[in-house]
Amino acid sequence: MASRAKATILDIAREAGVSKSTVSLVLQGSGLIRPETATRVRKAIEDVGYVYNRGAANLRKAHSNVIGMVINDLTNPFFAELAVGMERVFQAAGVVPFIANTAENPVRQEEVLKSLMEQGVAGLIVSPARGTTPGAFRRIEAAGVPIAFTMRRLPESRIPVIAPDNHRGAVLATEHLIRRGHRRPAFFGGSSDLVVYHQRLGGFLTACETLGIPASDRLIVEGETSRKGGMACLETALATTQPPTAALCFNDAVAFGAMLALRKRGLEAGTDFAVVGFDDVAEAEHYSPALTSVAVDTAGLGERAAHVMLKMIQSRTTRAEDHIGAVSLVVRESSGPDRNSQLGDAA
Amino acid sequence: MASRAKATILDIAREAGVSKSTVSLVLQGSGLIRPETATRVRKAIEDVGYVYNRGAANLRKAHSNVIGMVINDLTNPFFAELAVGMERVFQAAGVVPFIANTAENPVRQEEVLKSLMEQGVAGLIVSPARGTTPGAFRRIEAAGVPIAFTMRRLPESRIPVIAPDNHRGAVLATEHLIRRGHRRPAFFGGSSDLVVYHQRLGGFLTACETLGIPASDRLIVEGETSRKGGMACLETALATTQPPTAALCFNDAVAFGAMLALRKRGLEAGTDFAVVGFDDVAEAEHYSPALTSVAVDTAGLGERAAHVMLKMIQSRTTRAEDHIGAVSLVVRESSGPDRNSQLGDAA
DNA sequence: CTGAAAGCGCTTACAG
DNA sequence: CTGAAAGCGCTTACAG
Repeated sequence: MASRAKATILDIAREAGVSKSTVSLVLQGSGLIRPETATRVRKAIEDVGYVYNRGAANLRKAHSNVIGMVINDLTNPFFAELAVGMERVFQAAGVVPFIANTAENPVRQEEVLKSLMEQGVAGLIVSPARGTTPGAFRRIEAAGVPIAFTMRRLPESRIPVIAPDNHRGAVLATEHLIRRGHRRPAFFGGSSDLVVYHQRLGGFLTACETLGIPASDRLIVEGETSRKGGMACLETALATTQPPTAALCFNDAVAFGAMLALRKRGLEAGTDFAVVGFDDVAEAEHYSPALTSVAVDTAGLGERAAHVMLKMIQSRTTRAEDHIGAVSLVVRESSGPDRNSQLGDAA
Repeated sequence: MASRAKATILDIAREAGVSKSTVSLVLQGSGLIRPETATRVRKAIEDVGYVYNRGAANLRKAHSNVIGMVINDLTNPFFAELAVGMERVFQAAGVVPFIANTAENPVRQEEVLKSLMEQGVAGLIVSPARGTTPGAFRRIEAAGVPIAFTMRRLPESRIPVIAPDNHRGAVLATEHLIRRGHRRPAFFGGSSDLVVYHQRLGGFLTACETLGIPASDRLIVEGETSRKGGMACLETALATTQPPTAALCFNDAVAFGAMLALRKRGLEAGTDFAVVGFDDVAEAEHYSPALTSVAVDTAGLGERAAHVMLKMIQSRTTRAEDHIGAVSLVVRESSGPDRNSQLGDAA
């Protein structure tokens, strides 16, 4: 039991009095083996303290059951929720995904991807780090390993992506703000090196157009996609000559930052300045004031991404259709009406 | 380049006009190979689109460079921060850790551990799921694979633990509350199946003894270690005939829950009821009111755990000393004085 | 239903 | 400094 030398199927075969082929068949759950034999083999497996060597098996089989999940920022609860959704379906399918964090660093991402490939992954689900070069996945694609992007996409890539309807979400949120009387809306956070940024900002602009907010009355403040970034955006916005009265934020982290900066100035989100987030992380509901946010069905997106990957692997293809998930606006306290406006919510 | 059949070292050897031994040596960065030869080989590696097969290598080498990190709850930002600390040192050491989430489920943990073992990990860092049985790691220990626990420990286990000084942290926090005039302190959240619970509760009780709070004036409310648990604890506490005026919470999540429940009743943490958390997650500082909490140097603990593991692997041992990390109390707004008391903070 | 044999892609002594 | 050969622990046809 406590033997240091690892037991192999040969040890099991000896113990059970069969050939190693038989052991292998039992290990794979083949129906070819007589039940009594299988039972005997299984007992031997226990007795010798056997640990299956997947590396050796993959060497021969040339297909593995490990899937890599490459996440750009694991400390953002949003991605943790996403990962949990994926894990749920992988678990049901009998594969254990390995999660790797790139911390938004393309170099780190390169290493992580390399390591996962060396480990012989059957597929890769990745939310690419900011600043990922278009060619970063060329080698993996060439090797025929299926990849799916989640949440983020790369420009000019043919890799399938599973993401929420960012444009629509931003439209919903912006219309909500405008209908509540905010005629000087702002867009906080994010930057143009992210495709998602263009989608969300695009929705913001579309809604402004539709509801007649002239370009001169819109404020766009780029910034980090974090609390810190949100704080900076708010400061910048309030320092303008004609400050906005409301902001759609790139994501919830930015929104939390903006709310924090408001409070530091003695202002309150919802009454003094309207704030809307994006993603609707679990925390949004519990914040004070509770954050109005665009819900993207995070876990559902994760599950979908996992299913797409499973299907790609099974059908031995590297192509799949994009999936754009439905979004909805969850109105809470942080997006009150403009106090100087006559309008209520005319939705 | 886009060839589907995977290139092997034999293909490289052919391309470069050397033997496969030479290729292998180049791959391992051996100094034995003439620089010109190495360069030629490296070019061939690029040309054939080679992906190193770590499984095959491990088969022969019998030691791998993959380390598994098994986390009980990845959606808790505390564990995400911990994981990031570990990753930092592993990255520097050239090993890519794979993270697996058990979602506080011992069965899931079993699967994850099995899969990691099959993958041939060199070592395992784990924060065990609640309800893990004492024998859960027996097989892994028998196989000679080093394990280190982080944050949590199992009763009667000889596996080294890297954790903060829970007792001391609870003493500090409780003394702080009592010195601020709270003579009826409570302990919120957690339950006795967690060793950590006993440590933190023990610190609470020690401080109560020391500062003369009789047992009849202390309230202990067990509960889930989540926001939800914290909300329930507060409700329970306020429903007693002589409610406490302050609470040390098992962790920050419980504290956030308690603060939330206070607000729902129109009360404010810090002025109406003092709340202290444990862990000092990044969010604590940004909460409103900002949460007083026991800082455990999360990232530092993660780094330490990684170093311990690296050393165990290197010295081929499964034993190491426990590491108990220093803690400190970060006083913020949530732990104001008892409004009915005459005392200020006499620290 | 079970066994003997070949081979997956690497590394490691051992020669030279 | 480089090559030929054995072997790591499995799976997979192929016989029987």
